[in-house]
Amino acid sequence: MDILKEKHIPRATIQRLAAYVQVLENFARDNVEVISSNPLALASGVNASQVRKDLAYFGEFGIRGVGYPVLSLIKAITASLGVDQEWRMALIGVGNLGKALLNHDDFRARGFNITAIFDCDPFKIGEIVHGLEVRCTSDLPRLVLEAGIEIGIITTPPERAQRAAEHLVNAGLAGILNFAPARLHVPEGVNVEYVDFFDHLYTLAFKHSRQD
Amino acid sequence: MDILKEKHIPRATIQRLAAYVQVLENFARDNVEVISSNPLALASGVNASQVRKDLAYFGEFGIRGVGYPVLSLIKAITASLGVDQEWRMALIGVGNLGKALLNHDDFRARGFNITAIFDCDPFKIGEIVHGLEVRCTSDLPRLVLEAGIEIGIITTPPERAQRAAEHLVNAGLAGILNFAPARLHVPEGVNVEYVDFFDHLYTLAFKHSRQD
DNA sequence: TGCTGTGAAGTGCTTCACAGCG
DNA sequence: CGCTGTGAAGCACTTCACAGCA
Repeated sequence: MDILKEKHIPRATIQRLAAYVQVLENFARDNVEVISSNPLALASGVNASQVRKDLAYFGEFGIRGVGYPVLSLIKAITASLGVDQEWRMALIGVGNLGKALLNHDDFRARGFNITAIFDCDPFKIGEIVHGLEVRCTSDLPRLVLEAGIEIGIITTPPERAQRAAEHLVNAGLAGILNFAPARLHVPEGVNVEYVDFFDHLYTLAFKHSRQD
Repeated sequence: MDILKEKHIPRATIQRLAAYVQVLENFARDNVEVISSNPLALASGVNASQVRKDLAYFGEFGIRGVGYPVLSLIKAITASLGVDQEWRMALIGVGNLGKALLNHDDFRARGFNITAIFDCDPFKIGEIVHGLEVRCTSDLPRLVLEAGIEIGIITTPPERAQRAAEHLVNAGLAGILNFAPARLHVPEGVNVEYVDFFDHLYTLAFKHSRQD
C-alpha cells in the first residue's frame, strides 16, 4: 500500500484492530508463532477477509502461503495505531467510577497513564487517591502543559460533564474519553469517545425483549 | 408502520435511541414540552432524517407540523426498547471495577439492578459488598432462578472471563455485559456486549497520531 | 500448494427530497 | 405553513473470489 496516500480508515476497523491485539496476545502467551487470517478471524468473531483487509490498510504484514508472525503483527498493529508509545491522561471527577479507573492497572499496563486528577468539590481537593493529589480544575491548563497530557477522562455526574469537557478543551486537549451519560458539545477537531454502559444494557434488553 | 412486520432494526439505531433518551431527559428537565427532529438531532450529534427514521422504526410518535411531545417520546422509546421495566443482573468478579459498578447508582436509577454477586476467590466469598453477599459461582444457577436474573455482568480479569461466561450461559442467561478485555465464545442465541475501554483509547490515540 | 492482498460485487446504513398531514 | 414519515438515491463497509507470491 502506498504509505503517502492517507486513505480513510473505517472506525469499525480501529475497533477490530483493538480486538485482534487482545486475541493475538493470547496466542502469543500460548507460544503460537504464526497465525493465518482464518483462525484469527474465528477467535475475534469476524470474517477472514475482513481481517486481511483491516491489516492491509496499514501495510503488508503477512507471508503468502504461511500467515502472519504473531509477535511482529502485534507490534505492527500497535505501531500503526500509535499505541506503542506512552499516553498521559488527566481525569476529572474523582467519584466511585473515577477511583475505580485509577485502581484499574490495565491502563498503565498498556501505556495509558493517568497522571493528574481533578474535582471541583472543595472537600475532595487535596485528598490523595492512588498516589495522586486531587486538584482544582483551574490548575488544569498548567498541569497539562507540565505533564505532557494528551487525553482527558470525564467521570463526573452527567450535569457536570459539559463543563468538564470545556475545561479539557480550554487546556488544549483534543481527545476526550467520556464516561458520563451525556452528549458533549466540543469544537471541530476535538475527538470524543463515549463509554456508555446504557448503550449496551439497552441493546441487551432490546434483544432479550424481542427474542422471547 | 405495520406492527406485525418485525423489521430488522440496525444496531446503530438502538445506540442512538439510548442517546436520544439522554438528551430528551435534559430537555424535559428544562420543561421543554415539544421538540422537533432538528434540535433533537443537533443535541444528539446526528442528522435530522436519521432521528425521524430511527423513531419511525417503532411507530409514529410525532405530530406533523409540530414535533414530538418530549415526555411521551421518552416513554415511547423506553417502552420500544423494553427498558421501562425492571431488569435483574448478576455480577461475576468482585474486584475494583466490580465494586465501582455496585456503587454506581445510575444502574438502579434506570431499572437495572445488580441483585447477586459472585467471585471464585475463596477469600472474597461471604464478604458483604454494597449490601450483597459474595457467592461462589456454583450457586449461580439457583440464584438466577430464585431472583429472576436475566443479564450477567463480567468484571473478572481477562483470563477468567471465558469461564465466567460459561457459568452465566449454563445458568440460562442469554445476555452478557463483558467488561473484561477478552473476546468470549458463547452459543448461538446468547448476546454479548463488550465494554472495552481500550477500543476507545486506541481510537483516540490513533486519531491523535494522524491529526498532527 | 496455501494463504495473503485486493478489485469487484453485495449489503446495509445514512442522507436526500418530498409527499402527506396537522 | 411546518414538520413528520418514507421511498429512492447515495455512500460506506463487508464479503466474495481470485490473482499473485512465498
